[in-house]
Amino acid sequence: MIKFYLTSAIPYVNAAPHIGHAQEFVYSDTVRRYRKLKGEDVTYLCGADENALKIVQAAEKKKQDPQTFCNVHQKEFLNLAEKLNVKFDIWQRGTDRKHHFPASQKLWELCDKKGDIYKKTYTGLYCVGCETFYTPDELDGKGECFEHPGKKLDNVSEENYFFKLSRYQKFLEDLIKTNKLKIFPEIRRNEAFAFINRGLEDFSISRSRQRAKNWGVPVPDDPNQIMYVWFDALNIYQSGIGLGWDEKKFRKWAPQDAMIIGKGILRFHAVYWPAILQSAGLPLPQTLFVHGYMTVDGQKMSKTVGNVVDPVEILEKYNSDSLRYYLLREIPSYSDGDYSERRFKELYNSDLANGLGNLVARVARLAEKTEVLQIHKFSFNERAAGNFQKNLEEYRFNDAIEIIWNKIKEANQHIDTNEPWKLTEKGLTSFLNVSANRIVEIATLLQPFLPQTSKKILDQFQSKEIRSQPPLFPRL
RNA sequence: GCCAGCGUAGCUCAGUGGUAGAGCAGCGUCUUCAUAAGGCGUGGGUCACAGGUCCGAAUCCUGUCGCUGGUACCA
Repeated sequence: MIKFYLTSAIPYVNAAPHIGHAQEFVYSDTVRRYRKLKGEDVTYLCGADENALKIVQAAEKKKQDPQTFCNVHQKEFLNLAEKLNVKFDIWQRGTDRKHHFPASQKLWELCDKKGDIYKKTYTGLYCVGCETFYTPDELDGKGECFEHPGKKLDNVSEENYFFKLSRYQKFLEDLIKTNKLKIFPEIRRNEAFAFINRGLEDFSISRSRQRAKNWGVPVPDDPNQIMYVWFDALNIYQSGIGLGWDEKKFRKWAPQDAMIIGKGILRFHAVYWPAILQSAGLPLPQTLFVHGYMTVDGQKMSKTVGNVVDPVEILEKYNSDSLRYYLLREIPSYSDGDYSERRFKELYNSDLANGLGNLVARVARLAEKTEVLQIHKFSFNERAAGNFQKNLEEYRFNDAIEIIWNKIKEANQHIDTNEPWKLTEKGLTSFLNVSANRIVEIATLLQPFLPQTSKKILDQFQSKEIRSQPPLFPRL
């Protein structure tokens, strides 16, 4: 049995989930379901990024200790996933001392043994108020940070550990040029390649324990240093499947067959991560899908504008499949997309209520009037044509779904051409043996995208007697 | 600043040299099995702007304007 190990970016738990998280969860869940339908042994891992300094700062503001803060906020993501009907096989947290800490220390030691970790003095502009280093372009015209105007930044030097990324220049060039790591869409591949070609510098992978506020994964054999959050956060992809605590499990699932991320973190996944793994002598990820960002009513989401869309609110009003449909169909998976309630309703009515829902209702009603029909049990693989699967494997969800909706259109045409309401019972039965099976085929193909709806239709049409049911998607 | 991409019907987008396309929204019409749903038909675009190459440009070249992304320690 072919194994398939899928990961999506681990959300940073210092803010509530927004519609972009919903998008990534739904994409990942669709891939997970698709692979399962193909008969592969699939594990989908997501988790919580909890070791950043900003977590400590956010917790301080709420007068909570960081661990409590994380415990509370990571749940919001689990809650969203559940409401979206998205299933994580593994949920790996960054604060998990039993598995994640030893796994990250093991990764560190492997890179260290290879000679890729060394100590160097890092000098930067440090804002005492923010407790963060800034680069000059992150500051305002006066060279001050935006949070604390009028306060000069300190020039602070600190000894940190660095990772010898420069050593992997050639390796990374080849990795991407030869498509050993396949990146979708191509524009992201080009970006990663351009970044590498400009020349790679070593990057810092630790902070002083004091500056990290004693929060994060300790560096092995150096009580004064804590791992920089990126080093351990990426490693959640491995700590969750057993690195350092269950070698058998790790060998079964590694490497990542697919990583799903947003465009903002391309560099970490296409450059830093493969280099770290290569250094550690661990297996390398196979494909990387990079989706875009979502705007709301044409505007960037931002807390200050106050237009952040809470997907849970949508899910309280509409069922999960209708939001899944919007995200999968309306948003072009290779570029940015927009969410608007007006468009949501438009798409819901035209495609789900009038399209799929109505088709199912009209055929079900006709079927009530006939003898037993011969309904097939299609296997997904058998019905999924080449283009359909290709679209899915290249993460063009919107194109894949379009193929299904063309079938819905054809099914409607077929009904209107044959005018089954004029047929005798015998004629009707033979008509429905075609028409009802078309619906079963459509529902079969729909499984990765709209699992609940697909199941409802299959249950309805594969039961002994087909009966009319309440509308799948009542018109809005 | 530099690099890359984009700008096509009200909306979302396809089309990369040979008479402008799809879906949705609109309009008309047919039909009644169906969620006032469905089928068929139809209106709608100086293809950002200006210049150039070519028998012929949405498509190639140059320039202008607008938007987006990247430009390393930003989850």
